[in-house]
Amino acid sequence: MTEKLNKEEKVEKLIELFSKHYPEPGTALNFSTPFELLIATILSAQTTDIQVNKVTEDLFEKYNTPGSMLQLSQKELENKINSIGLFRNKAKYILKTCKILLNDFEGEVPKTRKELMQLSGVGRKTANVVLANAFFKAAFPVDTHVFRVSARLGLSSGENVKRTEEELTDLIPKKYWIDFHHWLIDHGRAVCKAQNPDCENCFASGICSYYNN
DNA sequence: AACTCGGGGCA
DNA sequence: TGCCCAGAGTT
Repeated sequence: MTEKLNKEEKVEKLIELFSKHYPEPGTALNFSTPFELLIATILSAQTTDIQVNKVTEDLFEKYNTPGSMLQLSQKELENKINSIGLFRNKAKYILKTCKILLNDFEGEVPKTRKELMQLSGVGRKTANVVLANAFFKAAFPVDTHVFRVSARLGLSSGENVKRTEEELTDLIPKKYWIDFHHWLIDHGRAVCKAQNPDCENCFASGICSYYNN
């Protein structure tokens, strides 16, 4: 039975299955510099990359550095991003982060998780997105869907976020990180839901630890 | 550990 | 129309 696949074989099989069923993995954040990715990722909490891209396309035209972003008052920034949720908090986080970048990091986005997490609105998941996608470091971003779905599939232990992050960082070929992240999210929302997962209609049930236990 | 922010997605 | 949330900060 396919259930006896080891984790590496499971990942291979999943990439095959995901590619087939989700041929277009969720839209990724648009960015052209580490700073833009940092801001876009802060904005992406509790919303979709598509919504973020709608906002940043215009925003980054003029405001793509900490210094230029700080030309905006909090109210002005709020008005530019108010089509996405939590916009007041996010405007506050972004302006505070820009000040910290100028004061403590010479206006550059830091390249370590510890430093990134000193910024406002930047937790472990956001820090990892920046580390992985702007600086090509080994740090798989783990959000709630990734945590739950990868644990159910048997790719991670499900102990905690930090452990899951280490497990997926080692397990998933880096080439597939962005796609795999979106696949797990898409699958987590559509099928492998937190409550009442739709296992009967899941194409991965044959190799899923949760389903086979 | 629980509460808060919020427009979008989805039933 | 109502419920839940593609996190992080605060209390």
